[in-house]
Amino acid sequence: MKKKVTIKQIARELDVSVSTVSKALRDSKEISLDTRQKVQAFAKLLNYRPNNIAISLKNRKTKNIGVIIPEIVHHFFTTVISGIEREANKAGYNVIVCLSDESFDKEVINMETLANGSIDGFILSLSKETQAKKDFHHLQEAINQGMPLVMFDRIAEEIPCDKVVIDDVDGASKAVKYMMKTGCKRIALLSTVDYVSVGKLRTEGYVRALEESGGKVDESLILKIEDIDNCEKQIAELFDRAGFDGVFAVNELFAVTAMKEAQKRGYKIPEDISFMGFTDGILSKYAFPALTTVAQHGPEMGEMAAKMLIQRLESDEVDDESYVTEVIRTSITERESTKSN
Amino acid sequence: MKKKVTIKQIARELDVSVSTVSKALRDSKEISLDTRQKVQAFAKLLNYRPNNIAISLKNRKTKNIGVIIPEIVHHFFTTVISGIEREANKAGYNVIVCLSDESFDKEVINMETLANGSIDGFILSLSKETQAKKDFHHLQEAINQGMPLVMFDRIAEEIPCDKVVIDDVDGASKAVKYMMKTGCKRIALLSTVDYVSVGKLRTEGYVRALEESGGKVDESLILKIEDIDNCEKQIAELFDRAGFDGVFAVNELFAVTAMKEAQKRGYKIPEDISFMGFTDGILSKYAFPALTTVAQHGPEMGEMAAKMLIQRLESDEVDDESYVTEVIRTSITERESTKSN
DNA sequence: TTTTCACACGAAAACGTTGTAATGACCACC
DNA sequence: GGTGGTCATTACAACGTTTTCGTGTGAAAA
Repeated sequence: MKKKVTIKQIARELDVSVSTVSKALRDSKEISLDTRQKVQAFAKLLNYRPNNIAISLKNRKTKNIGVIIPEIVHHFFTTVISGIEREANKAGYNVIVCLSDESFDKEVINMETLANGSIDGFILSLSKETQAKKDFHHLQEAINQGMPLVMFDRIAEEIPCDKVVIDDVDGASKAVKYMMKTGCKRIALLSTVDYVSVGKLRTEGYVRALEESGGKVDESLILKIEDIDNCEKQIAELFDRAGFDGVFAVNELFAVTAMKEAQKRGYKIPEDISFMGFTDGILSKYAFPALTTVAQHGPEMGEMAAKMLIQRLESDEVDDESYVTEVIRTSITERESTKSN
Repeated sequence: MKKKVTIKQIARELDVSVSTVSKALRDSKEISLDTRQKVQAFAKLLNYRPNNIAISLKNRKTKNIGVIIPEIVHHFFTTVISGIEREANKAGYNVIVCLSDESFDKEVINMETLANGSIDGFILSLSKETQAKKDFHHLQEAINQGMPLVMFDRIAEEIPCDKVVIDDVDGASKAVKYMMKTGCKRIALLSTVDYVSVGKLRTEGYVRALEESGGKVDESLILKIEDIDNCEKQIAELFDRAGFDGVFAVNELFAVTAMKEAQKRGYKIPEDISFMGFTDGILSKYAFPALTTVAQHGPEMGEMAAKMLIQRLESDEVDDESYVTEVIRTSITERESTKSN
């Protein structure tokens, strides 16, 4: 087990100074061509690789980006991460992923450990608990310390930083209108409790679509699901109590679960009931029938977030406070759970 | 934007030396109780946080673990990551995730960038390309440099390092036997091409189960799918050409796709045909009907891998070469796509 | 009074780099 | 024979810590 080779070793063996080696390796013309070649050859021979940590310490940059998400076992977030990764790697950055597990405390702890030198900037999506608590001091603190921050998807309006979101209201509204166009008259909504920002916004979109097309909102068709793991029961109850010919769900899980319930009850999809979900994930794609959804374009979102962060990191430190919020467009992925129009 | 506060600043303001501050902060009894309290109070006031990079450089430990996986948009890997995360955080480590995108080159590059000081050890699962190429020099090199390495799931037998796998052969064999017990007589196999190690092993399990129960393998019932994105067509062809009353797939995607095909053709599940998959992911859980699968216990795998790595990292550097391979047990998750027995 | 010792603290080196300023050698010019 | 100017190289400080090894002070022991 040969130990890592350092500049110092090369210097000693070649009988020159550390500075000479350092400069030779970076091809500084301060060093004679002769020495440069000699050093480089020797470095290559020893398989020298500069120590990232030392470099980080030296120029106070780590070339690491910290990403904090609530849950990795969640297809949408992984698509965002893969977008971040791609963009970050392109610019020579590594991605450090931390999970908040939807917990406020873990979110704070993760931020604190990362902020102390490990990374140059943050990309994050809020945990449910943080959204419910509305306590954002940790974000503000990071910003105060001059640590750039980009929020995505689950954001906090009140924090001054770059953001990238999708237009949830518009996406949901488009979806509901789409369903109406295919002939749906009574569309049920499967949403989450209101403190989940995206749930709230998508509900808003549902309401808006109905109102804009002259319909009115029937509260009995709206189901707000608290416990995502036990949504079956609540959904079954909705089937018991209300009649509808369309279901719009704010995520794919609810949509698929509802489809299963419908099939168990003998409904034909989409003839009897149409279904649409939000988030174009694997579930939607492989459900039976395949689910028509609002695609969120996670990878693009990740790329965008990474791009914004990196730009700020590399923009000569002039911290102009002109924060922007980018909106990623949604699109409808038509599949088999809705009627063709 | 207040800049990060350092020990040096505290020292200057309190008019003591850096050493004193450092010691006081770590509660060294070399320093008088009085000074200790004064320093600590002041540090707290300024919200001092030690700089991780400097500490890393000093003691040549980063407290970071590098994880390289082929694809993050793959449920199994994310469950493993969440297991790694949990275990790593418990021990005060951060997780740096890199994606190889199933590419050999990206795998090598990722390893190289991480190895130069960013992390203390690796956890990785091979990319398909690496498996096909059988070129493992980058792994060997990491090991030679004294960088501990734990491989999981897609491993290379010939590399001397700790490994954690599931018993694919046994899992597949158990699954097939389970199906036979529920009455299946002719079980088709949906597998991948052979260079994907797990596909090969699971195929082996399928064959073994058949042989052990006195049956013989009908090659026409075995489908090896190359292109995962276009599996529908190949699967449809299998339906055209062969008759069977059970389908065992080496992953959940193939299983679900096959179920859809069966339903389109009017077969009842599980009455006419039973289905089983491998990997207990969301697809299986929310498919209709819900898919009976072999659960791989990704989180446990991740925890195990992290535990092994951390143990090696913290075991006083005595590099005893006694590498172990841990086998995570599989279990069958019974759901609706198979008959009850 | 001198020696010894505990005590509280500080100076400096080290981790591996990079960049600035300094050094020395050599040559040319007046 | 100075003065100036290249040129190649090196010393050193710095990044923020930790840690080893002093060092000076005062009090107890001789």
